[in-house]
Amino acid sequence: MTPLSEEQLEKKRHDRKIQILAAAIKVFAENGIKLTKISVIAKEAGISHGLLYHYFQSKEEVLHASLEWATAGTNELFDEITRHDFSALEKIRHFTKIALSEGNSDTFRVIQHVMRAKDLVLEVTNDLIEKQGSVYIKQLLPLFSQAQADGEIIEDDPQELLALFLTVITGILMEGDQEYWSHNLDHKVNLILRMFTAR
Amino acid sequence: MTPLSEEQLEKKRHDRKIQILAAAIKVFAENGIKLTKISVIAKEAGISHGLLYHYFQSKEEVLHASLEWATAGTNELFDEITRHDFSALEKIRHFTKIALSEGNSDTFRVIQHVMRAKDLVLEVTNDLIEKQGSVYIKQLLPLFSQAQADGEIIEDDPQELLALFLTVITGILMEGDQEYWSHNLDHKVNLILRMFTAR
Amino acid sequence: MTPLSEEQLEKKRHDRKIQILAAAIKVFAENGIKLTKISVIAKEAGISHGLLYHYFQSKEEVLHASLEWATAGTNELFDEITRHDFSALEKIRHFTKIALSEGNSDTFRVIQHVMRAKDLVLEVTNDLIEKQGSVYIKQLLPLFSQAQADGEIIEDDPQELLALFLTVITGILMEGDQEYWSHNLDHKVNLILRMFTAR
Amino acid sequence: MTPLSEEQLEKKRHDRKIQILAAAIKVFAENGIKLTKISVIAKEAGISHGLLYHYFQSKEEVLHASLEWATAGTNELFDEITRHDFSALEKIRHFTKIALSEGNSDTFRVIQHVMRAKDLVLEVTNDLIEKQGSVYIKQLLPLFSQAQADGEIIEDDPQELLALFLTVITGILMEGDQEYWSHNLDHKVNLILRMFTAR
DNA sequence: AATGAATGAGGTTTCATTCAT
DNA sequence: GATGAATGAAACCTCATTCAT
Repeated sequence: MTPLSEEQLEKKRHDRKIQILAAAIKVFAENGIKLTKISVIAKEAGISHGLLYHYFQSKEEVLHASLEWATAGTNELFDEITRHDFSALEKIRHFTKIALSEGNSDTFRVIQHVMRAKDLVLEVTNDLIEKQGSVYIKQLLPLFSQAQADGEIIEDDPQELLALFLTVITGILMEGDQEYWSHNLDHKVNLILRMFTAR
Repeated sequence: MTPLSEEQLEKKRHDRKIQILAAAIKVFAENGIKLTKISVIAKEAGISHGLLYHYFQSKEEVLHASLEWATAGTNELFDEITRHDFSALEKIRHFTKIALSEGNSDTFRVIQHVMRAKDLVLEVTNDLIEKQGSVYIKQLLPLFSQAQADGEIIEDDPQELLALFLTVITGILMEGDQEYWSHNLDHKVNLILRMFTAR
Repeated sequence: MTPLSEEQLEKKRHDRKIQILAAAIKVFAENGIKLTKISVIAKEAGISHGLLYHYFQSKEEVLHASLEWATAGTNELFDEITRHDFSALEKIRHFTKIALSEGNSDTFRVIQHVMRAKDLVLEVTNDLIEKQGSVYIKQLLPLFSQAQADGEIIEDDPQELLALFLTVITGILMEGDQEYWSHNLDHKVNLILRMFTAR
Repeated sequence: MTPLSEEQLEKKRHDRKIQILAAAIKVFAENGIKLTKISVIAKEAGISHGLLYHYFQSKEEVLHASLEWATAGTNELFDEITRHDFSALEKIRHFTKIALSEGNSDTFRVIQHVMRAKDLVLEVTNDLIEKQGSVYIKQLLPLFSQAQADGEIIEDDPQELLALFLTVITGILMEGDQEYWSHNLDHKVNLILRMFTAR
């Protein structure tokens, strides 16, 4: 039989890689970086650990690639948000809902894990995380300032407000009970935003 | 030298244990349960790892005992709070400040670590954590209800409000930048409480 | 395209095998048996490792076949030498030069590698090596004896002399700096032969 | 019971280290660097592999330390040789005998293995080897020059003669049949030296 | 009580070999 | 024939735990 065409092979490789990266983000989010066993990622992806090493050189590379892949997805989020014709506060609310809704939490959690174990992680991965963190700030800070100008959130150092906001979001995501949070989400988001919203 | 009396010996043994447990809580909080090495706890306590096994049977026992010891400390916190002649909201505010102020975070963090890795931990330790969690709820829920009755926090399912509150507190403590939080603490606590306070 | 005839197919198959065996000898010589990866042999031969297994059953078979092929080549060397109308010492000198000149060393080196790791190698391969060793002895020993009879090399147990000679040759070949040895080869050969030559 | 005194402990540690280093040199010499399993060194030393890692950080460190230890021994050899009131040729002969006699070969062989796999080895280890190589040259080259001046070895570039000499010695040592060589050693050494000796 | 030597189970990574295409 | 995806045994190294001193 003839071997697969170059194109078919490339697609298969690509699919497999995505499959591994998705499994990796999930498992890394659950167990942290160091405690995640390559064998568990492989099992989650439904392959042998040997095959995983066919696609990636090391655990560190799996981590880096999975974060690259996952953050790319996150960034689309902002594109979507800014496309809408919402007020600044509405955009913050929208971001909060999406961040807290099921399925989007793994990436945040892995980032959090990396930040707590910077020395166990490649330099490039730390850079990636830092860059990603600044994406959040760069995108959200103007929204906070604008919402203040609109009189929708309280007068205070917007950087401080944003820092508190991100800490709270991150804390909730780290907590892990996503099912609980996806329940009655609108209401919970409103409560969180009450931290900043003008009365 | 005269040998120590039975009583003195017992006291010395007890002090040693406390010394180890304090070291353990600190190191467990920093690194998580599984990633904490017995040797690091021993070093933090200023003893050899061999001696640690003289006082405790296993890492799991160290974890359990350190949590028992630390949560006992936490419980005194409530005694202190309820002694004051504060309003319910003031008591919540007081609790929040103490929880977030430097030095008190380790216990929360270890509890959080345990909850995220329940299967790596003894049944009794999980029970202890659960009981401790219910202590918070048992102590704080009446305060939330009372504050509602006082019209100081919003009308809403108090259980939900408490859950959100605890998640946010926990999230902040897990974030780890305690120095940042001890700065301008009153203001930050006010912002957090705005989630619930009536306007 | 017309399909290849049976005979052409056979030839093509044979050529492929030779191509693999030549690559194998080269790579085995360079890295030793165990450290040589099948994938590297395949790459050297310009094929995929999968195809290599189409022609040979296992790494051990590749080793065996490559040695069979290479030693057959070596044996032609003796035919050539004995055809010349040289004195015994001249024949020994000729053999030495050819053995040390670039390109002929790989076989010696692989043999040497096998002899140092007899237990990692098939019985039949060990037999092959042993037989090949005895070829050298069978061919060279008469030359040494004759050269003694001619008074060209010293009186001594010719077996001992031969053993020393082969050890020295092998040692030089294992050393690996073939470029150095191909330089001013005649002179170096003379020095080596001085071990035995009568004054 | 009281723990061992500092001094006793230090001695025990030192003895164990030597025991491991001796085992390591032997096993490295036999199997090469990469193929030597840490578990085999440990077994040869009569300990568990875990304990080996109690004394050394890594396989690379074992290799380095064992070479340091073994070459220190080799260097004493030259001290001993130069103390004698021998002629230059006699000193060369003495060196040759000692190098070829049983027990001294392992170090040479490990060095040889390292030189053939420079990229698998720490920079410092390569430096150590290089330095050791230059020790041989620095010590032996004057002896060759002197022996020429004495008319005991032939006129030729002494560097070339030394290179040939070292290659031959190394080759013999790599060959591995030390038992054979220790037999009738004087005679064999004489044959080897005939490569250079004036007639 | 006190130390640190000693053990071995378990996690990461490599590579010979098989198999689907 | 031809490719490279897929598997799993085996090797290095870490660390909880035990034990001799």
